Amino acid sequence: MTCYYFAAEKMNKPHKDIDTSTEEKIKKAARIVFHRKGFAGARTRDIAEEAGINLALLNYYFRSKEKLFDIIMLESLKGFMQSMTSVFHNPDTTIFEKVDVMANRYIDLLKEEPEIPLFIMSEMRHHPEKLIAEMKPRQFLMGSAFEQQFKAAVKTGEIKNVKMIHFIMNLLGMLVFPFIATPMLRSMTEMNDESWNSVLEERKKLIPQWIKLMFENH
Amino acid sequence: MTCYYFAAEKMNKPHKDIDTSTEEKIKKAARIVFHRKGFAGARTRDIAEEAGINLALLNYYFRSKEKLFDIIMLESLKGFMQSMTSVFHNPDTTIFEKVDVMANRYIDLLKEEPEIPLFIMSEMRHHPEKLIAEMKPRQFLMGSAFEQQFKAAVKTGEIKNVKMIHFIMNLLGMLVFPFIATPMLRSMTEMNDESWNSVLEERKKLIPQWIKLMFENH
DNA sequence: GTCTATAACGTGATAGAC
DNA sequence: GTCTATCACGTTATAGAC
Repeated sequence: MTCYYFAAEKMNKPHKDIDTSTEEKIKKAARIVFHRKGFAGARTRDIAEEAGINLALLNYYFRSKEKLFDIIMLESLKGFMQSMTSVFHNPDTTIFEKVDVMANRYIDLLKEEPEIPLFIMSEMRHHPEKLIAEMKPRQFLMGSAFEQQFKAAVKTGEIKNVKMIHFIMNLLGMLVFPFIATPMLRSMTEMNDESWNSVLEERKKLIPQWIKLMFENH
Repeated sequence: MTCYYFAAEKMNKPHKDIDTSTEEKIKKAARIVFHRKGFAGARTRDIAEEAGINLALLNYYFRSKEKLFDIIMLESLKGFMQSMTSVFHNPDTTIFEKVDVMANRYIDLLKEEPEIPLFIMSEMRHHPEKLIAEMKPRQFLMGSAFEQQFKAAVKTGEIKNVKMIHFIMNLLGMLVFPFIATPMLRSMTEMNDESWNSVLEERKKLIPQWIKLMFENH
């Protein structure tokens, strides 16, 4: 525990080794393998190999496969829910501006890590008790700026009188489904990487337009 | 191989034991366990227990876990794709009638077996080589009545000039996503069984309306 | 901290009695 | 056809040298 360590922490600028430290290498490898194969399908040997280290080191740093998994899952969940929550709780944007931000931010996020939604949905199905508590989904909507705006807009007739959950289902469904059904959808139309990418880019603009058409009163 | 057996077959009315035969009991149990836990997470012991039989019998009837899985997966895939394919290849319905049939048929189907979509998507991610060939997704759209109708309708301006894949993504996304994200969605709004069910029923009518709003030119 | 070797355990599959 | 008992193997986890 040297002076340098503290200095780095205070400056909020961890010493450069942090990106290449063994611990970080293992976490990075674990993310890849767990996302691809799920908890049950992943082997600690795969993770060790992916990280370029020995199997024993994995247990040295994280004690068990499950503990390592919990860490990866928590981070993935945070990445997936966090931006969503912050958008929905922002009182300074309108409903449709929120949709616009969501579409752009999420499609970019999921282009980086396309396996995240299916990973989360799968694992949530397989161990619900563990994850439902973790992600606190109630806080996501209940009492949010979005909820208030939605109720108000229904009252004024600005948007149609439909349950809020339909709005969420449609928005998330259109946003996330392509990343869940990728192999099916891509092979249905034999898209190469380029056209798949351009379809995703188009959806950034189209989804907000579609949501307006579905829910706005005119 | 008795006379009765043939008689039953000819009458297309298999003798009553077929529902309760050991083989069928195992398949039924395997469906439940594989759908819930996936291939990697399911244990043959779980399946045997669920079926109320001994582990050895499972191998006696199906030789291996993988062979049993292949049978279950093929049937699930067939159930999931078959109705979709038949709707999309029917030349006697309009585009929007197809959507209507899809919404009603699929929501009913998935209310019966809600785990199917996530099961298929998960396993397709984990062993793509095996499943892509099986489901022949190209035949689903390419050369279908739907494809021809869609192209024609874009030409006449009846529907907007958008790529067909967006239509499919939105329809399937809105239809299937609620069954993929069930635990998240339900806990977000604390829905009980009754209100969850009524939301699904509402969507049978709403999804066709939304699709029209999104894609029809007016 | 990192490795090799090995223990401890869980799981798929089979042998063999009935 | 169905069972109990057991094998064979793969995987997680640990001991112990360096």
